[in-house]
Amino acid sequence: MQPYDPQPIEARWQAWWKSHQTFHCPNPGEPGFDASKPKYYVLDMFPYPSGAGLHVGHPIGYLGTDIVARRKRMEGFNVLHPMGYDAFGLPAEQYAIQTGQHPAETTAQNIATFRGQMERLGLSFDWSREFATSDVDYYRWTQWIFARLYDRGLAYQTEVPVWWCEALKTVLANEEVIGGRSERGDHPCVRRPLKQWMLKITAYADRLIEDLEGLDWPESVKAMQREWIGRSEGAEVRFPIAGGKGEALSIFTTRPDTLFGATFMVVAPEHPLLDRLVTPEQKTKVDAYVAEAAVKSDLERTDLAKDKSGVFTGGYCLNPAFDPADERARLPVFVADYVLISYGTGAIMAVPGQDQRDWDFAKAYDLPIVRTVQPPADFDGEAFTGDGPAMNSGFLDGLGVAEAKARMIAWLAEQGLGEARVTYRLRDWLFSRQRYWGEPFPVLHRPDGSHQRVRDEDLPVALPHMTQFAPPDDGSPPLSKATDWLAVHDPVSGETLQRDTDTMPGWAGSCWYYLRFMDPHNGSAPFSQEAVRYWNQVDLYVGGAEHAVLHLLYARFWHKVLFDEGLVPTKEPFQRLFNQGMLQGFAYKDATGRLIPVDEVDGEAEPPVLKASGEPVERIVAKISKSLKNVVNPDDVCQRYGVDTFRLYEMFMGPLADSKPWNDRDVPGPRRFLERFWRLFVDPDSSDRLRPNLLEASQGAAVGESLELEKQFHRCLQRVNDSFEHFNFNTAVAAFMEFVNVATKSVGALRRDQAERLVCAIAPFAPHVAEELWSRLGHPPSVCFAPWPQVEASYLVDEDFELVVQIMGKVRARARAPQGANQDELAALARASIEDRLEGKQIVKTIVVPGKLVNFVVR
RNA sequence: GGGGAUGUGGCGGAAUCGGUAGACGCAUCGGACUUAAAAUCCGAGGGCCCUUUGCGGGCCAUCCGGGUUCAAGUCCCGGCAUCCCUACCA
Repeated sequence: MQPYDPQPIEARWQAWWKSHQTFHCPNPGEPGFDASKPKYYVLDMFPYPSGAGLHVGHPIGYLGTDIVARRKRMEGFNVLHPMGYDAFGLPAEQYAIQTGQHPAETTAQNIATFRGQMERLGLSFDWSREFATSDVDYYRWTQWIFARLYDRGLAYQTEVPVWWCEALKTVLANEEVIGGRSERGDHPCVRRPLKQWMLKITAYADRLIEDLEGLDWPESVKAMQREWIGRSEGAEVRFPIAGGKGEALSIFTTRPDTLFGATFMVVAPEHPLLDRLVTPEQKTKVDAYVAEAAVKSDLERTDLAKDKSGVFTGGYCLNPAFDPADERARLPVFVADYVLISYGTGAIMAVPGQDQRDWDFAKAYDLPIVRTVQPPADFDGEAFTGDGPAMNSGFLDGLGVAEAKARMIAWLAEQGLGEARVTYRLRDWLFSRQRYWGEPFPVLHRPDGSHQRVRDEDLPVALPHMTQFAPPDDGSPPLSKATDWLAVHDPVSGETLQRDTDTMPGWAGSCWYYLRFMDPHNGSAPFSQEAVRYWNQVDLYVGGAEHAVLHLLYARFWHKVLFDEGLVPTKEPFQRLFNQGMLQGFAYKDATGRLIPVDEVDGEAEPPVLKASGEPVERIVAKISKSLKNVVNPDDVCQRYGVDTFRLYEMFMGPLADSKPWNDRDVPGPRRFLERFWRLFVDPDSSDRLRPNLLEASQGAAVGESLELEKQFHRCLQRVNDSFEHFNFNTAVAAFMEFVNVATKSVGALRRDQAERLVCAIAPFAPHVAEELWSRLGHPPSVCFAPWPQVEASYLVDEDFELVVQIMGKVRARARAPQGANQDELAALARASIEDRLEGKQIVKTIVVPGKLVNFVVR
């Protein structure tokens, strides 16, 4: 008796893979490296090792890449498929503070948990390349790359108003603050000026847009990146300050064509020229407004979107489009917080006729509105932002928007009043954190405030071990308390220098880890040129859509800097990007719309009801979360059903790109499939290791039932191959199921060669059972390097097919038709099959789709 | 407000090009095996209706409404719903 029993099989083969280093992938020059094979680099976005371990949602992408990696190996590629940990950063530190342990300890524990869980899933990573970004042997080179940025002038320190989170005791990047609250933990944040490290990503803005072109990425991600960079073309125009001594207020506009329609101006509350513009009579009001705005920016300044607020400064500027003597040239200047200091020049010309925000402000403060673009006759909106002929615009009148823009820019340049300018929404990257758990900056400060970087040979600057690593209450960085680490004697100058006490943000380590994987143990360089020239770039990068902008933009930026340094051969790091969908769970919702955790509901009842009160509730799809109690641990599923079942189920749920809910009830399906699959090879009632028909070598071409199986197999394999195109492995699993259903009916007809190819085909999906059967078939391990079976097109066509016969597009009959039949033959065949229905009708038209159907159009 | 994605049975989902809607699986129901149950195996199944002893047949069905076409889940136009991203960027 030997029914399918996954646990011993899975344990045995995982141990075998580990002891034989099956998935170890040597680099060029190392023993075992085969230069004749092409390379393939398939990478997962590495995880942040949280304390909770993996739930069933995490590995779905890893399973997808594992299947790709395993198939590529069978197809004869050298496959680079590594895994590591994004271990530095705020959450690790928060977790450590909460648990009262040092982050180095908690990180090590969490990594051990993750590693164990991933190994149990049979993922074919080359574990010899594993590292964490918090390893000193790794972040040494992160610091080294920072030094390259420093040398190129791409890293600089400046005093900037930054988001400060009191609860987290740290500065946060703009993108980590949402509506005035921290993305992590949802704590309130305030703006504070602080000296910060910045990386000049804006210098690469155009290249970051342009090089998206050649990438095989989802269009949505490309669009998000373009929008995030937010390139906009326009003009900078100088408006002389009325009564000033040649000073001018510079503004940026994308609509220079509307210059004649400017009726007032607005500066941001933080604008440097504000003091110059304010008149004594208005000073009190303006000061009050500026103070209010400073506080308001801490709260949701954006939530006040509808009601524009502002105060007249008392000052005026002159619209350069008009003669200074012209009444229309005199524009009052307001201060208002809908203008942002950090974008453009922090000041605008307001053109209410063509800008809704300006319209709103003009209405609120009773300012004049002049249309300079003729709206269509049926236009009933307020500001008109569309195209149309210019009006009230002097030399521009009658021109379309594009032409008018060009003329105005030319005129401004000629008059020395302004010029074409491009601005970006993208800001430089705020790169320092006042926290402990991150890469120290390799920078030394002199008493005079100047700084120099640590020489390459003095790297790494190791993070000192501290027992008091929580941020001090005074807001200073934890490293400033590491007194015996701080001071450095410089043997060259004889000076005593101070180490930089900030650390890099969590994003730093993930900017180049994919390169380190190419050569992870290199002690003399971040990676060797030989390794990077061989592995070149990541061929397939899989991860969640939540990294569509930040991580991918930052990594592309660093990669381009390394490209400019001549250190990497490609402009872009990731050739193909794929976002897996989110795995969701079930939860319940009561009549008021409140979400109910699964453990409070009797889900078997129809409809489901609250256990406590019997109140009916509705089952909904929701996020997997601790609070909804719908977290499922993959270890439990593997324990109960086996790893191969878990893998097949996750792939069978739906296309990898889609979000879909985990459903415990569906898991037995794939398990039953594997049992049927097993019985195809092993008779559970016998003690034989294999069915007798599989022991004999196959003789000659398949005939009869075996031929039918052969055809069926090629059809199955075709679908399996196709599924790799869009990662809809659910269809591959379905194809295997169909084949096994058919093969089960003629078990004795399955030939040995067919069985062998079947095992190979399923190996990437269910590697343990495949390895076991491959071995029972008498092959030495491992099936991981057995050849991927080939589809032969000749087996995909039958001699005849089912011809669908339609009348007026409705199916009325079906008939068997020979494959090679021509149109006339098919039409005749179809007509014969529905003779009675055509009686008394006149055939107006006959449409024949060879191999498919015939449609009669009748009257 | 802007951008993107999605919408097919009780559920997860199939359906390269416009060409048999609902593959495969779950759950359900029926049958076989069993002292019994589980497991397993076999079978049924979108809705409404007509007819018949059974066979059979018709109509309606892919979020809603239009359109193109011999033919629409698929293409076009207009809505609705859900989810994600983004939010005064001048």
